[in-house]
Amino acid sequence: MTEEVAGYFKMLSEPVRLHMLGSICSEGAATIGELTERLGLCQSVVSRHMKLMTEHGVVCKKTEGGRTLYYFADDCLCSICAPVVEKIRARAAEQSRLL
Amino acid sequence: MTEEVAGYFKMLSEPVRLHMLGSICSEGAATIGELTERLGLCQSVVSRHMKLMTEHGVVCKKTEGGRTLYYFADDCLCSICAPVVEKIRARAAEQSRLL
DNA sequence: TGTCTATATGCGTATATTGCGATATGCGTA
DNA sequence: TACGCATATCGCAATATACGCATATAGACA
Repeated sequence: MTEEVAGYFKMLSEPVRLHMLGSICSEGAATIGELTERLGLCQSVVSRHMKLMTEHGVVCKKTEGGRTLYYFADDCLCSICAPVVEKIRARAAEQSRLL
Repeated sequence: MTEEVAGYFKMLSEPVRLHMLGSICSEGAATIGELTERLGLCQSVVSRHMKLMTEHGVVCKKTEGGRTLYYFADDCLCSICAPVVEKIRARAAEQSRLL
């Protein structure tokens, strides 16, 4: 089980992937092409990242009418990220308080 | 902020580190030497991993009487890991149901 | 069926990380 | 101060992963 948990966290450990998740979470589902534009990355890179995240179930893809849309698909992800953000903020505040 | 969040997840993305966390969480605080024995790793490796986790604030170290003890120091970590474990279990169950 | 567009994959390179052994550093104690 | 133990750091080889380019594949439509 430890391997799987570590794998899930590893999937979340890349800033680019977090940007992709944030994008489809806030701006809505998108195709590979749209994400490529939004993030200014190579298409192959986007495709590979989305594949990895699909395998982990944080996004899902649905093809309809020639467009393959990637959806945000992990509601619990917010409850995972929120405390992390909170913790980082708290530590940053603590750091600046000490200086 | 994305960088920091990704860094936090990267810190959690190594099975060995999760084992270390699990060890001091369930068996209590430990020294580098004790963790080295518990995990069957090289002392230098354990030291480096614990340093990284200390920097991220998930553990803290306290030296007293010649022993440097590492404590579990991130209560919110449980609320982060729990949904991940839950999700992986659910997906595994779903997988086996489909077969 | 053939073509066009969108997505996926193979490959090579650059970079980061892990684990180990050796060594340096820090801290009690004789 | 000198010694011994515990921890931290350095250097190296092996491995993993990201990126971009080129190419293969899949699906819609004429």
